[in-house]
Amino acid sequence: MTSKLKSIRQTGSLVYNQNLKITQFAKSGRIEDAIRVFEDMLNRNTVTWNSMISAYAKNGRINEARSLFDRMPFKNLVSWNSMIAGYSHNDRVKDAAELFDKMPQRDVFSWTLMMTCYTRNGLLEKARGLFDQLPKKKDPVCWNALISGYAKNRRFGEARRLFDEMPVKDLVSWNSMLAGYTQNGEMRLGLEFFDEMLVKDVVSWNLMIDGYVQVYDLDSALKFFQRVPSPNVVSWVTMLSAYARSGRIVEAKSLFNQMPERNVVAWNAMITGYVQNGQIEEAHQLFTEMPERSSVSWTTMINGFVRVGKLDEARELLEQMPYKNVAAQTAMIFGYVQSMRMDDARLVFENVSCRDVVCWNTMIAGYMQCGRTDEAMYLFQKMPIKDMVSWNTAIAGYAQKGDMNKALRIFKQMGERNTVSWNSLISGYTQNGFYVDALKHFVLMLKEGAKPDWSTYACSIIACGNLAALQIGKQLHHLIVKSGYINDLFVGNALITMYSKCGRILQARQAFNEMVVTDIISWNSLIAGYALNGYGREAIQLFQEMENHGLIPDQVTFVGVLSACSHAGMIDQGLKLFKSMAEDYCIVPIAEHYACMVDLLGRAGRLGEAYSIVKGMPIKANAGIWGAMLGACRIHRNLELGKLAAEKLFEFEPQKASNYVLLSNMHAEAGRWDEVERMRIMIRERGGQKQPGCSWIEVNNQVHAFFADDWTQPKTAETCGTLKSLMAHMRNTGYMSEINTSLFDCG
DNA sequence: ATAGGGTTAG
Repeated sequence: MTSKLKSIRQTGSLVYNQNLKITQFAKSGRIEDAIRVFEDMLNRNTVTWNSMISAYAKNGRINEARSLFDRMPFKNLVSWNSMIAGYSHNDRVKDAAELFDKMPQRDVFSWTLMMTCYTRNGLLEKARGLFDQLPKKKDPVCWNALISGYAKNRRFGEARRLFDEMPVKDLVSWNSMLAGYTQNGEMRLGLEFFDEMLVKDVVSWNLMIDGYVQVYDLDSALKFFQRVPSPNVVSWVTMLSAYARSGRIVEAKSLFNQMPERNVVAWNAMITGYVQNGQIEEAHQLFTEMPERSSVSWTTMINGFVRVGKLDEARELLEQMPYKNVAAQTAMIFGYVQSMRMDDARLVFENVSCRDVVCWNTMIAGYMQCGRTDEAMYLFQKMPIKDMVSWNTAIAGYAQKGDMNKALRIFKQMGERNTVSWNSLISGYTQNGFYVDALKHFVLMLKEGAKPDWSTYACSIIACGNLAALQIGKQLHHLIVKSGYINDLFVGNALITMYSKCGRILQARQAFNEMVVTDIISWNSLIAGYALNGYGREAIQLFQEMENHGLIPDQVTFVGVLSACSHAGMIDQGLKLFKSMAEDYCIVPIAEHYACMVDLLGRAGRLGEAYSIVKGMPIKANAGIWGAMLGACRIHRNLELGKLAAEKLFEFEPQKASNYVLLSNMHAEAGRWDEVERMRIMIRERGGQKQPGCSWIEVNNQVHAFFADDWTQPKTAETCGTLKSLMAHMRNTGYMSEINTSLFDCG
């Protein structure tokens, strides 16, 4: 009898100790250790199950927590509260609220938990609603939860009113108010409140230190740190990591050495400091020395190796890591992704037992970056939970594949959109040549109240350039100035190209001159602009100016200057530059350069020389080169060479009717009507489509696109009417001045 | 013992 009692007592104390272990492991992030203890237990009580639920939830594994909750043999009030707390920690407001509504009975814990869940997610009115429903409000924790909620969300007035109303304030009430000020960077208010406090503890002091750190006032932070009556580990770590983060690694290390006691967080903070300072050796040294490592230590170290590109070292650590978590595995995947090592990334990814949304997104972005869009989209379809990043990546993915219909479908499917979503769609349209759609969605974006950023503006400006839509481009330019993105490099470069393509080289030059920073793309864009508009001499002059600025011309620069020479008929200059490009600048000519040369010589009637360049090139000729050849042959009526160029061109672009038409015209000019007939048959056989001429017009703030020979397009009577009166006007004046295509209400 | 309010590390 005694022994039986003893054994029961022993079993009880074993369970007790094991329960404690679960909680402690969970607290230091060692969830796998906690799981092992739980699974090895022969006897479990309700506390065991509750502890394990909490353990899972605190480590982000909320679904496993829920599964345990559903499976446990007997639930008590704490089980329900633990599960709600779990949802709260993982910001799953809906699930928390559902449980809160369903639970058989509630205590003050349940109410407070639910309130905190709401305030953490900014739902202060809901939290307030619960607080007002509470039967008795004596519990200070409940008051503090709401005060803290208001304060953290910068609603200082409501927080203060509640604080003043509170019958019996405790130190946490004061610190909750204080935290509101310090965590929001309101250090003047914070200091005022701090001075009001009659009783302070180390948390109050730590809040002040951290507050100054957040506003980058390290001197004041240090002053407060030195005045703390009895600093604890948190005080030390706050100061230490502040120094470490701002690159003052010597001071950080000095604090680390002076600390009376170091916990794992202190070690981790110091390692992080070294990692962020690029001192990977020192970080690794500390990692080796530290007495106990948490999952954060491992993750930080792996991240550190990844950051300096030491992927093998990172991988070795990951293999050594006793219980691998998603964060560490994702860091590793990210490293491989950055180095385009997708197969290695995949291998790690396959081994992640509990993939989170970031992990999936990293893989998807990696496949996209490598152009493996199908694999990226397969993963997107397969992933269980998608966030905004996933959706935006998918839009970009389909856009990259050129499937704008699917991109648009994904865009419409998503519940919430941000600027990146719009940008992915608009840049997709631009990159795939659907410029009108790009602009249409830019307008939609404004209508829906989304805020364009530099990328939106750059893409839309590029679309305007390709449409030669000068008026819309100008209005966008105004918007850009107003928005402040005018100083952005990409936007500036886009403006140069837009004005160039619209034939406004002076405005392109002005946009260039007004840029705060320029890069080689700015110079290349302007040179290409001069070339496009026939200003050969100016393009060459700019080329020299660019060199004087210390910039080294690249392949694109030479495409610009060579085409400038050909457009301006500067043959000798062009030949000289082409020679110099290879000899002085060590640039291997690409197809575009050869096309320029063929064009240059061909226009000048030096068809033989042009053809020998084509024959002599080490690379295979493309459509651009044969197109230049054919164009030159047409001008100089060289039917022999023209036929050869055209035949080659038909192989590249069998559908393009204009090539057939060109050759057909040449035959016609030579009186070869049999050949003309043959061309006509070829066009019909190959299903060649004439690229329809397209333009657009603005009527009543709407852009209408219309196509040559297609009078089904303009739907409204107004459009037809407007077009008819325009044509009448054109006939009367002999030419058409710019149509004002005002799209936007600029105010 | 396991669940609620104020401070530190990836």
